[in-house]
Amino acid sequence: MSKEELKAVSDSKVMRKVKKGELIFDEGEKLGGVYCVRNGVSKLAKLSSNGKDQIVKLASKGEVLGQRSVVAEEHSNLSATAVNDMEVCFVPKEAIVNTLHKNPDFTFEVLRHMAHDLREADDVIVNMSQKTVKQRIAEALLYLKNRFGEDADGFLTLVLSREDIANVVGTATESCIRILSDFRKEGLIKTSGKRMAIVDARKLQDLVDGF
Amino acid sequence: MSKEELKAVSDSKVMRKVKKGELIFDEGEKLGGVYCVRNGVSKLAKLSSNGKDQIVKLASKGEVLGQRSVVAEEHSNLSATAVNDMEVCFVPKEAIVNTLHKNPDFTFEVLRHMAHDLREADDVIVNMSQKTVKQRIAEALLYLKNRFGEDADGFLTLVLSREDIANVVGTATESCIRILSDFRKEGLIKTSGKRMAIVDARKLQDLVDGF
DNA sequence: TTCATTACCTGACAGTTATCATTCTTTTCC
DNA sequence: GGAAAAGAATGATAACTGTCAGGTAATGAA
Repeated sequence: MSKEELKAVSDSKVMRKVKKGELIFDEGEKLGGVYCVRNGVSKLAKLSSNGKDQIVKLASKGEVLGQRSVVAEEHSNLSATAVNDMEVCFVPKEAIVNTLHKNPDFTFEVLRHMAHDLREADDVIVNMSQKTVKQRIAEALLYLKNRFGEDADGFLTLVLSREDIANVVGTATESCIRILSDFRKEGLIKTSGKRMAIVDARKLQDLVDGF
Repeated sequence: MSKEELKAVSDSKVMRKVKKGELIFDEGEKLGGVYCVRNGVSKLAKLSSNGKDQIVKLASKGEVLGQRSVVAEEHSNLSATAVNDMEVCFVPKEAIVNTLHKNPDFTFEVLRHMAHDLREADDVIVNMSQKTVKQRIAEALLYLKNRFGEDADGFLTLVLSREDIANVVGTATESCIRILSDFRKEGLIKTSGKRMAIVDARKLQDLVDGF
């Protein structure tokens, strides 16, 4: 993006603090722009007809929420909720669409990014439909470690409730808890309250791969 | 696209006939361009680590195969196979990338299209993880009817094997067959060889919605 | 046509997962 | 700190789904 474009976007953006558990936008809402994550993590979820939430994506610093809806000019198909305290900045869609039409290189970059997201979505579809709950939970734990890291004691930096994890892998909360307990008993993970640490990443990976 | 651009793309394209069951490109292949479907239907699938194929998308006339890989400059994450006899035309990636960089409006349109695909992918993820096999099969049947239509006798125009249907909804072939038999016994569908007709779309939809 | 192959179908069974009920623990907030 | 709320844990049970094993029907090639 050129200097002027950057300035235009920068001028039009608005900061907003979001507390843990608060909603940033809801499913079906017409978004007037996109939200860039400055700090914290947001879960993007979709309510299923059976009344359960399915978490489709976790977005952290540097990621953008709502660009799909803005680009496609559709109402949002997802809700965005803060997993912990967040700072987001709102950029009105006019600023975005303007730049998209004027700056082909920028558009191309956004396109590449979406192509990549689409590929990841394919992977998720295959995982959801072909892997067992146990495998999906093992994979989710490894994902949380790789994506968000762990603290000095080895505990996962991003703390999710058992219910959230269940909603990521698409299972009942009780099943999720049970499997995590099994993992703990088998020495694959350890827990302390809702904090969790991966003890044996190798065995978890073997599980995912079907061994 | 401008006249010159259209001409350039048109000049560089190559027609190719693909017989039923034939592979257009395989998972992991580096694609030198995209394929536009002129005729027939292709299934886009991904091999899971458990050895089963998951069909992620069905592409028909006017749709483009491989654009994600070309745009993202990644190897293909999917294989494309002809479901029936097809005609596709190949467009080298240079022609595409060139136009993408020169024509912002074209890029924007591609972007919108991908944003839409991404939204659909979210829906599929939710369906796969939250709905029962029976619901997913009912939904797939309604989808086949809406998307590809039915002939004079009410039979679905696109004929898929039970195995393909199972691979669309992510279940075992036997489970798929069993549920289709149930549907037949309950008068929701009728079958004639591998051809199928939807008799009671309403009840199928109720099933999908959880009634 | 006939054989061979593929697709379709069914039963029996085991394994997985959801649901409901209940208790215990942790976190939150005044 | 302590009450209330939220989250975690576990057992019992039923429903769902996959797997294996055995058939029959349909299709295609020689």
